[in-house]
Amino acid sequence: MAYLSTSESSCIIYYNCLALLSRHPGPDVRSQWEEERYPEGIKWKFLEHKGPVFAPPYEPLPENVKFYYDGKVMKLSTKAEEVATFFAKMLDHEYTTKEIFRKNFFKDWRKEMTSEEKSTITNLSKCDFTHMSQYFKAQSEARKQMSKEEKQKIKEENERLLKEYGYCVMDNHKERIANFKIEPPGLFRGRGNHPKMGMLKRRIMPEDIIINCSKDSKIPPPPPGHKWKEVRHDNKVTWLVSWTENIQGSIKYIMLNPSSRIKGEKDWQKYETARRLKKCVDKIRNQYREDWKSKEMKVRQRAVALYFIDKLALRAGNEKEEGETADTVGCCSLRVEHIKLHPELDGQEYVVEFDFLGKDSIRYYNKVPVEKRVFKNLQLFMENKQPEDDLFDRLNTSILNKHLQDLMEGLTAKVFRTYNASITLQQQLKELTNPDDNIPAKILSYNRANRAVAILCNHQRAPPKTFEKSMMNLQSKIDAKKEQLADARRELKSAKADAKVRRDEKSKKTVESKKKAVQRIEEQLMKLEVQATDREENKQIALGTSKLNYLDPRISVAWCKKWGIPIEKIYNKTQREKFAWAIDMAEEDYEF
DNA sequence: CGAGTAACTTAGTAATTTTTCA
DNA sequence: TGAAAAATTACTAAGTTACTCG
Repeated sequence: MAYLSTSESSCIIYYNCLALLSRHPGPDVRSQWEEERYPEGIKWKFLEHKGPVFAPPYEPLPENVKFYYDGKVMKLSTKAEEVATFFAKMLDHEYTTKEIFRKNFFKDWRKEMTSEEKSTITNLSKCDFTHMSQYFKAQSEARKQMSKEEKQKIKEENERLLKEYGYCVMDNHKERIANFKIEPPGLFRGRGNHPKMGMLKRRIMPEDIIINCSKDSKIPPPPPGHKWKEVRHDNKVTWLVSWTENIQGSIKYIMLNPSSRIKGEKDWQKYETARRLKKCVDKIRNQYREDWKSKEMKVRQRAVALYFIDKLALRAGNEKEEGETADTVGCCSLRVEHIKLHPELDGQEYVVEFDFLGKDSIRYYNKVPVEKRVFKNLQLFMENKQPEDDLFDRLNTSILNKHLQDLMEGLTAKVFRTYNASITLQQQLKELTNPDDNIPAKILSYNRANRAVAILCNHQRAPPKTFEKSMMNLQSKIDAKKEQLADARRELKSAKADAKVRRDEKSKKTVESKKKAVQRIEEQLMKLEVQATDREENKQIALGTSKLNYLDPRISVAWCKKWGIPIEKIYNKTQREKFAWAIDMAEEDYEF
C-alpha cells in the first residue's frame, strides 16, 4: 500500500483508513476519518455498550451434600455455605495447605457466618469439606459426559451472551470487548508468596459499577431492582465499565479487545516509539557510560540502572507497599541481597550474579560479566549497606523516567524492553534463517529467534506436567518413522534391482514411486525431528508473551513474506486479528 | 518532592476447544 | 471414534506510567 507511511503522525489516519477498507466503506470516508484526529487526550466521540455481564447468582447445594464440623454434620447458612464452596473447590490445590491462605480464608469466611456459626466454627482444621469437594468433582465429570445436544445448547447460550454484551460501538465501529464478564466472587489467588492469598473476593453488584459511555448513546440499564453506582461520560479514557476490587482496593476495568482500533493504534505507537529509540540509542548508551564517572552519586546510580535495563531488559521496578503484595523487585528496587559481585568467576572478570524474584514472582537468575566501571560503581553502592537495603538508594522509577524523557520524547524504561526485544528478533531472524531450508526448518529458525527474545525478557513457564511423557511419545514416533524409512529404502533398492533385470516401463514406474515414497518419509522424519528439538528447547520458556507484547509484528510479517511462509504458521487467529494493521502494512523489506 | 490514585500494558496459569492418532 | 495431546482462549493478577495534591 503506497500511501502507508511508517511515521508515527500518520498512524491514526492510516489505521482508520485500513479499518474502513476492510469493513464497510461509506461514501464520505475521507472527511469523516480526517475529523477523527482527536485533539489531545480525547479517545472517542461516541461510545455505546450494553454494560457488563454479572456472575451468576449463588445456587445453594442440594440437601444431601453435607459439611462436617468436628465430625458432625452442620447445615450452613447460604452466605457461609457459598464461601465454603470456594474453599472446597480448591481442596486439591496446594494453596489450601498454605498457612497464610488458610488464615486469610478463615478470617474472611467467619465474617460471612451467622453469629451462631461463628461461635461453633472456630478451627479450620476441624472443617471437613471433602463431601462438598466430591460433589463438585462429580458435577464437572457430569459436565464432561453431557450429550452433544446439551453441550451445543450451552455453546449457543454463550454465543448469545457474546453477541449481546460482547460488542460495543465506538465511533462508527462495532468493536469487540475484551472482558465483558464481571469477575465472579471467589478466593484471591495471588502469585508467589502473597500476603493476601485466600482472602475473599467479594461479589460485585451493579451498585459497585461505574458505567462510561457517551451522553448521546443508549445508556445500559442496570439489572431490574438495581442501580449503577455512577454513569459518566468521560471521553478522555478508553474503558466502558469500572469497579473497585476489595483485595487491594484497585480499580478494575472493562476495555476493548486488542483487535480494536483504539488498542491497535496504541500498539502501533508503542513500536514507533521503540523505533525512535533505535535512532538515538547509541547516543544514550554513550551518555550513560559517561555518567558512570559522574561526581554525583544519583547520576551514577541512574546510569548503572539504565545500563541494566538496556543490557538485561530488566523492568523499571517501582516501589511496592510492604505487606500488601508479594516481595518482588525490578531494576530500581533491587536490594543489595539480590546481587553478588565476583571480581572473577569461571575465567571471566567482573561478573555480577543476579538472583531475585521479578513480576509474578518469576525468578531472575543470571551471571553477567559487566564493564569494570559498572562493577566498581556497584561495589561503591553496596558499601556500608545491609542486605535488605536498596542497591540504588538515590534512585526511583520517577527520577529515571524523568531523565529518559529528557533524552527522547516519549522514552520510558519499558521502551528499552520493547526495543531490545524487537531488534533482537530482527537480528536473530537474519542470522538464523537459512534460505535453503524447507518451511518447517525455517519455522524452527523463527521459533529460535523468538526464543532468544523470551530468554532475554525472562519469560518463563512451569514445564507442562506431561512434558516428559510427550517427549517420549514424540521420540517413539521418530523411531517408528526411522524404521518406516529403512523399509522404504529397502523396497526402493529391490525395485531398482528388479527394474535392471526386467527393463520394462512398469518396473521403472515402480522405482519412481518408491523413490517418491522415500522422499516423503524423509521429509516427515525431518519434520518430527525439528518438532522434537523445538519442544525440548521450549521446556521452560514461554514464547507467547514476547510475541504478543514485545515484538513488532511487522518484523514477523516481513519475514513471512520474504520467505513465502504462510502467516498462519506464525500467528494464530487471535494474533492475526490483533496484528491486522501490521499484516496489511508491512512489506518484505520492512526494517524495524 | 512524596504519597496516593487512575489508567493502561504485560503476565502466567487454568479451562476449554481442536487436532491427532491409535 | 474416543482418548490423549496440543493449541487456543479465558481469566485476572501484577506490573508501568502519568498525574494530582499538599
